[in-house]
Amino acid sequence: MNTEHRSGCPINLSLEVFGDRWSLIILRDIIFGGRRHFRELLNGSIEGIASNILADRLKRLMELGLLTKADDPSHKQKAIYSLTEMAITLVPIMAHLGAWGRVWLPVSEELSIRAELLEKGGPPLWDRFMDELRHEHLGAPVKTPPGTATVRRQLQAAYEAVVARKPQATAG
Amino acid sequence: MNTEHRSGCPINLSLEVFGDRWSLIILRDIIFGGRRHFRELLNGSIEGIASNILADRLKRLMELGLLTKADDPSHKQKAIYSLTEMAITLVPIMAHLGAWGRVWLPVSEELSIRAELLEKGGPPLWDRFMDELRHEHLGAPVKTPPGTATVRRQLQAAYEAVVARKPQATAG
DNA sequence: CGATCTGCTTGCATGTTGCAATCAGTTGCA
DNA sequence: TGCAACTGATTGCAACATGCAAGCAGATCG
Repeated sequence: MNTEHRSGCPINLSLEVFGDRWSLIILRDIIFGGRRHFRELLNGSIEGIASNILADRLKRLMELGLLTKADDPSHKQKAIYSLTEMAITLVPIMAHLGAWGRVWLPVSEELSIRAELLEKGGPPLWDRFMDELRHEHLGAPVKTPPGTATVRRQLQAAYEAVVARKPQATAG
Repeated sequence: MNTEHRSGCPINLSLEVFGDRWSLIILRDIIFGGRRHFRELLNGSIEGIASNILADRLKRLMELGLLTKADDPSHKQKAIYSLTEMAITLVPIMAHLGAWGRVWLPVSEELSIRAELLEKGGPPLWDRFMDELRHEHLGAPVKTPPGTATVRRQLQAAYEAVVARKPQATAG
């Protein structure tokens, strides 16, 4: 690990953590895609990350304290990656990044529906989502009332609804 | 300009814009430092950007629509860089990045006071600041009542106060 | 026992970065 | 007029990062 810093500016230090083309993408897939294994991250990546880059970034993110790694009891060679609180608190930043991208960049409809819902839900939704992640990744007790649809499932359902609607829109 | 995108995901597209180690640093210096010229950005950079990288990033940010360039009437070879609305709307993201960095990373006190104030001020302060930037960079009319201290000046004053206090703290 | 899956590494070609030096044109001053 | 300082860049070069394809050893399944 390189422990030298260019400056003590918070924006700079944040950029030193995820100011590259892959780190946030990996965290995004873990946070919103629910991926926990190396292969899931590798094969599920729509951006097509290379395996050596993925391995390098996972290692880096662990060293930086954003991820932890544990054995998967179902398979002795499988590893489960978990978010730390440090990574979970990136949810608002992800939401803002998504909102900004939706306004200014050529986003695709199906991939931006999640960002749209996250933006509309605002901080209350982000908090709910972060609590879910804490439960999932840190084993924290669930705070949401039982039976409530999880935020990730809501986002996923909305995504699938857009995908399902797409061919109809083309046909009609 | 590379117009190929890895995916239409808003987070990914945002990362393609400023997912590198310098673009946001440059925008930060323009937004919070009020720097408008090449030399100001080059010599004022605490992170020590190289001139070729600066030239490259300024060009890139212009092509991406985050900056515009105009002649400085006082000097035929001087250029003035201005933020576009696209760049001004990054203020909330900067604020969140700063807030996150302040919590999790080894920030220095004097360089994080701005982030602290920005966080405490919340969206209302960000909006005021963005209006100031619109006035400064886009020639928009000022919305704040006359006589109000500008947000940038407030942040700058707070920074200088911390710097001035520092030697005392060491001595006493 | 062999096919497949696991996380991860290696080799290699290419692209990006950072540093120092340098560029030509502009300006201010003597 | 002469000349140093300053303007926004550009160049050469070494180091580093990236992406792709192939390969690794151990675990699991049938």
